Amino acid sequence: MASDTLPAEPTQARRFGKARSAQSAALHEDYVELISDLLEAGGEARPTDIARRLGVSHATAIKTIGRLKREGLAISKPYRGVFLTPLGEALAGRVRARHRLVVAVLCALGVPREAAEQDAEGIEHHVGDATLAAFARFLKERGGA
Amino acid sequence: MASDTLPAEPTQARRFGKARSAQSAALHEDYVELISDLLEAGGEARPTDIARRLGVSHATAIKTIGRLKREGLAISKPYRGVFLTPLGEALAGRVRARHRLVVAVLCALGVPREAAEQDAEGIEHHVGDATLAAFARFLKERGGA
DNA sequence: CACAGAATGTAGCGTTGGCTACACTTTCGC
DNA sequence: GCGAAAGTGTAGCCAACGCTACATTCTGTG
Repeated sequence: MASDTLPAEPTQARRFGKARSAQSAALHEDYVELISDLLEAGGEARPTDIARRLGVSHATAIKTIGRLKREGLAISKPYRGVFLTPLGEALAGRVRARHRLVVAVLCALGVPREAAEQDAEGIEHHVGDATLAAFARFLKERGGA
Repeated sequence: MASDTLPAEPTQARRFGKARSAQSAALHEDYVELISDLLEAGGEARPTDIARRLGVSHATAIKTIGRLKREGLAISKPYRGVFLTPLGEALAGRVRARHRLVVAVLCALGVPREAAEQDAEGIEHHVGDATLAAFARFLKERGGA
């Protein structure tokens, strides 16, 4: 049998399905985190800044911001910058903490700084609660020892 | 300054850009790996099996297989199953090795088996060469010690 | 204050990756 | 060897996320 390499169908399908939905949430997480950073750093988050930082056109950024608003994560009035709802702030906090943890773990494993930052950008969106907890434990033990 | 939390614009844009393209390649990697597994396990990879395992409709699978063919990763004749080109085989090998390494590292960090398998499904696509090398080193040292 | 230039917003297009519905082969049982 | 079931393929739809091009609003300077 190939059970060792091939998980049962339903299990595998569930895994892929979860990975897919995580991916769809990833972009919104990035936006929310960046908006939060910009607000903290300069008091305002303007679409053009967001677009520049993400490396997309301002039109793309505006369209995505519209989706964030639709999901209750952000608010904005025309020509007045973007702000986060409490929901958005909460998400931003979680995302930022997770990002830092992932980078820290990668560095602890011996990944060079820049590579860690780069890969964390993609990895963080797929780190579930159990994995996150294990990461935290690992760092604590290792740091404490 | 907020340099500690906010990387310079071009750097950040480059990171996000890379993460975005990695994401677009991810699906193809999953398909190629699965096709390789199915071929090995049963000698054939049929669209319906692929669709079931990925948790998508057969129509979606067929459309994506078409893209794989366009990219020179797979070949297929109508009603005759899907096969990999040498290019596809090579990719499948790399992807499989990377997947196993990621799962092993997660487990070594104390992540429960099922969570490790689940998260690895998403994480693996964002693990670059430098990170991969660090993972291998980490496992070797840890295993050897 | 007017107007040029920057920022913002809108419209329209393309690709990807989902889906359902329908048509066509293949295969298998009788 | 025929017909039903299963598998395969096609068509058409939708939403997300990119883009460029154009319209609008804001802002700051002369």
